[in-house]
Amino acid sequence: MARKSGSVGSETAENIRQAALGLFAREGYAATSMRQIADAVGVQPGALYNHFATKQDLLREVMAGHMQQLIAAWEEESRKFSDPFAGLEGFVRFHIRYHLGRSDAVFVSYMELRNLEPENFRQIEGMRKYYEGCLRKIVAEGVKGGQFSVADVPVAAMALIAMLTGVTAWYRTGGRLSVDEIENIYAKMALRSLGAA
Amino acid sequence: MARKSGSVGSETAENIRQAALGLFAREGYAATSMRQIADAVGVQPGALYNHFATKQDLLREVMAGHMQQLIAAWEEESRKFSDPFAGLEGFVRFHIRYHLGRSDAVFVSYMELRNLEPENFRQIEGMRKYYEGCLRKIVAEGVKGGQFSVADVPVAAMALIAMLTGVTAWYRTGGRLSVDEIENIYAKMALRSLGAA
DNA sequence: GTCTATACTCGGATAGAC
DNA sequence: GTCTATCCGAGTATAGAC
Repeated sequence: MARKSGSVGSETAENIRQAALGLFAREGYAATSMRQIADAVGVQPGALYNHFATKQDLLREVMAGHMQQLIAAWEEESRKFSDPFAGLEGFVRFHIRYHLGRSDAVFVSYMELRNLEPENFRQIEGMRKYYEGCLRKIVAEGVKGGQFSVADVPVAAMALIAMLTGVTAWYRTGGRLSVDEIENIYAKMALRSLGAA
Repeated sequence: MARKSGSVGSETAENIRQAALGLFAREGYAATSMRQIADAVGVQPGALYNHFATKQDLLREVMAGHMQQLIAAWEEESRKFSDPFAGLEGFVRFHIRYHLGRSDAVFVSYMELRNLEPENFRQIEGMRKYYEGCLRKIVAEGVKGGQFSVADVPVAAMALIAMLTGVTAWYRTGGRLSVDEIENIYAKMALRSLGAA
């Protein structure tokens, strides 16, 4: 479940990805050294280059892998919903649940966009926009069908995504609220904000 | 308006702050070098240390200055509003307008929290929480007075702040919508999300 | 207060033995 | 594929002249 179909399966490569993801999330890409990553994996720094040509490639792979999995997971999940009302609630719940389960990848994919070289940025940004478009489509259909009422569909979609993704900034495992309760709160706020509840 | 009251006024110091702010926003703190900052200001790298003891001090000052000004601006603005309904709409409009006018400072203050050394982090995080508390108080009062209905006041406040701050991620000067139109959209969504419209 | 020059450390990446 | 060893550029910060 962890890698895009064409690439080779190497346990060390996957360990490197995991270590890099954790360090990028905690320290930031620019502040993380290849030596730190090697230490975390338990290999010598030079060994990393048997699996990734550059540090930038490592970042790109980590981010692209996350976006691919996110999109694939939503494409799967979205088939459960037919009307915009259920679709929106489904999206909210999916987004929160999925993101809370992978806070490192989410955080890195958001914070490290500016550390991507131009070509890599376009690739990742395209995936991010595609995902955003999934929500925008739901909102647009709801507006067309009269279930929702918003002044501006693209802005509403961006506002909602920002609100939902914000959960990752404060959620802590074992906190006051369960994921399910959090989903409920956000689902209600999201639907209301579109004039649908 | 730019500096805390006790400190000395030096044009070069202010130029350094401005250059650092721009570079931290564009490249990130860790990816920005003192040499770059010096280049941008038009002085030699060593000269920076006549004004700031370390790079970390520069970050702390930039972030603390922004938070201080943000809080002071809201304390001033908030006196205009008496009831929770007007207060919430006022907060939304203020937050968006203020943030869109200082996107660099906002971006840095959000993204570079993890690059603050522990003591500096506590200082800045305290100010951020104080500001968040301003919104939470408005929501709480509205719930108490029956103007709003939310399942969880702290979560609602955090969700709203995330939604509002998200504007900075997509807004571009001269875009399709004016700041005023954007304020209108978000104000309506925010009020609705609390069951108040 | 700024300059030139530099100390010292650490960064990404590579070479070649095993 | 991993190791040891290293190249070389760039990083923060300092010293001392002006």
